[in-house]
Amino acid sequence: MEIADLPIPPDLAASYARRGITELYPPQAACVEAGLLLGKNLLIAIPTASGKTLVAEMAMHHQVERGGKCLYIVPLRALASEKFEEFSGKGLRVGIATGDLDRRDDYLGRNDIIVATSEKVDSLLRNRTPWLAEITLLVLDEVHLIDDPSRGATLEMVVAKLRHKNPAMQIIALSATIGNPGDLAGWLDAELVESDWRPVDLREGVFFQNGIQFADHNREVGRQSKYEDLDLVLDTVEEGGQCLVFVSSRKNAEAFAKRAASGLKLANPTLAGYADKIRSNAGTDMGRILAACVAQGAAFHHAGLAREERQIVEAGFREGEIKVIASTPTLAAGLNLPARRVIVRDYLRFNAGEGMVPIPVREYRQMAGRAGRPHLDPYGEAVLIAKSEEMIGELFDCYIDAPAEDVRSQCANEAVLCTHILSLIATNFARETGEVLRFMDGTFYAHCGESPRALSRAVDRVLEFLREAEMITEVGEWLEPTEYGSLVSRLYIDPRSAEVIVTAMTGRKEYTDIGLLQLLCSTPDMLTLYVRRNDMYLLDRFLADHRDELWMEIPWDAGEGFDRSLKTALLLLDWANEVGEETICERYNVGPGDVYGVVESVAWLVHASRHLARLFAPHLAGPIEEMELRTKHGIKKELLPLIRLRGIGRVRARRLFNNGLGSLEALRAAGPEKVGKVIGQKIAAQVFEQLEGVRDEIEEVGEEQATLFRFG
DNA sequence: GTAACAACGATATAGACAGCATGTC
DNA sequence: CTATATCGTTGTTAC
Repeated sequence: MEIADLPIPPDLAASYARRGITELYPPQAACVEAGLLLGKNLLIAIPTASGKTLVAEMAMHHQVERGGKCLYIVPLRALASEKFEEFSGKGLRVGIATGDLDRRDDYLGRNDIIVATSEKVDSLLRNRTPWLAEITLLVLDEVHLIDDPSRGATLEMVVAKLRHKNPAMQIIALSATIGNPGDLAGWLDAELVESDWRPVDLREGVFFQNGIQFADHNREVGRQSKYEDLDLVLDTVEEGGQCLVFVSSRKNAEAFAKRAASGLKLANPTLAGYADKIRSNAGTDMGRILAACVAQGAAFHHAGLAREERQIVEAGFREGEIKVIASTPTLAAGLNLPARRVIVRDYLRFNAGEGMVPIPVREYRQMAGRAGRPHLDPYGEAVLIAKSEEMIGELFDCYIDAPAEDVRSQCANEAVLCTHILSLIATNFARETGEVLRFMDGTFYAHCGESPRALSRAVDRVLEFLREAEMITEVGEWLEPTEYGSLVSRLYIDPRSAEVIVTAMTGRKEYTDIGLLQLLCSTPDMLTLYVRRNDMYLLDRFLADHRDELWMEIPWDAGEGFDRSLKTALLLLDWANEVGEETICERYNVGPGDVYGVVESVAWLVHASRHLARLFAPHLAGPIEEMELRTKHGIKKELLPLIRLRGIGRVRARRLFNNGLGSLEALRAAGPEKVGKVIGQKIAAQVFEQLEGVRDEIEEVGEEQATLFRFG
């Protein structure tokens, strides 16, 4: 099928032509035949890299040409910015809405295409964003994630809410290969387009001893080291390709990268450049190891990396300079980063409570699908490693030839249902129990006919919890949100978290930093760190001296959960006391990426608890607000006045303070020149410009107060 | 007596969304 | 309870 013959805007066709795309891939053509450009709903279950994005893009341009508006939902922030870049500059107004970066919400509605994470859309719905009612095309990327135990229900509820609002809206769902695409398609009233066609040939095989067995042929792999996995990498690199190696833990990723580095022993100025950049930014051990590996053409990739380190590794691999990345599943689901050979080395992964469990087939597919770069590699290879002869057949059966798992709704899970039911009531999607249940009829859960009684029992229990917590009230048969309930819904925190926080705040405890932090770290919304045996000493020592500073009673059977919350809280306390990043990473055995992760996570919860404090414990609002700024910036109390200035972060604020310039008055008294000596003339000038403004503000406030006083 | 190394046992284990209002060195 | 790689300790050998 020729692109020129399609009813899409000429500008778009021209931009494809410039990129050398003149004809559709077979699965793309199948989408058009199934009614893509006729407004039909589609579920497109085709492999990664076979052109799903292009399909969605054509439909979006087609809709906008007819005056429509499109919402493109993705599961990850990184994916949101990737898609945003991709859709921008093709004639349409594109907006992006994620937690980090968003255009003003009302302004967002002026775009033709809005890219957002599912949680952000949920939050926009809760805040009654008007333009959501104007959506005529909804694109769901990676829709199979509806199966995710913790986040899947959000996507499901968002889809149900949007369909409820805009019944005529077209839906295009993009999915990996799944076991029951028919069920999903049925739910969405969509035509199913299924295919396993790929632009690059994919060969899947199992390595054993000295060769890879594929379905129809074998391939020798020269043995040159005592490590099988390393030989597999060297084999591809010698041939001019790159490798992605998926392993089960961060340690494994780092260890493999080290091994690969000493096996490759590459060296060139570009690699040295990457290495220098990493080394100059990172003070941590991990960063130094990464730099050393990158210098020799290998790298590792996991969530402990700082953002910049990730970017360098990804860019270096895309440029073809870095030959191998050893990665945890970070790279499997996220970015588009293909390589000629993908090695799935660890197909068992540690799972809390279960020990080592085999990864799902779908995840294997996702990793294997990264093999083969379109237009660059002659073919792609996905390789599993067998430890014994018997394993060869087993791996073929369990992964290569195995059908993908079914996706199942996660809606009946009480823990996640809690937050969604509250939001239904808070936003008037449902005003009585019957309406809640009727709304749930529109979910994937109900469509699959999974036990309706289990769902209604779960709903009852959730409603009871919400009533008891006084987040909703029941007047006759009517359900209404209380001020508390609607606040919790808008703050976008789990009602169970809110209960934990409010209960502790109203317990008349004296404010302590660690009390607040540990409390927040024990809520289900908080991302907490693993506790190793080594950490226990640190925790015990803290408890010995500061036990009474905690707000929470230490449960007599304090288990892993408590330890994790305390460890995370201690890290955050260090952070807010300006302990250096390197010290923190060493002390808690984490990477810089983890530090930013927990800081971001807690900053959000501190913000939420400040709002809760205003409602339930006003005397705590002040100290919590201070803590909000301190966690956000990583500063001690004494820098609070300075941090409010634009252009002043934790480093400059500390410099000023140490030079005796700890307050706005001190800055004013010192004058621009003296301040300039500490933080540079240019920034100093900026600061003084603001100081004028601040003075005006203070005077204004003063007048207002004076006025009030007069009337009082 | 000491260095190098094998054998063994203890140890530890992936990822990541949201609020809000603007800007680090 | 499940698996695997790493790392520290102890035990062994070679000079």
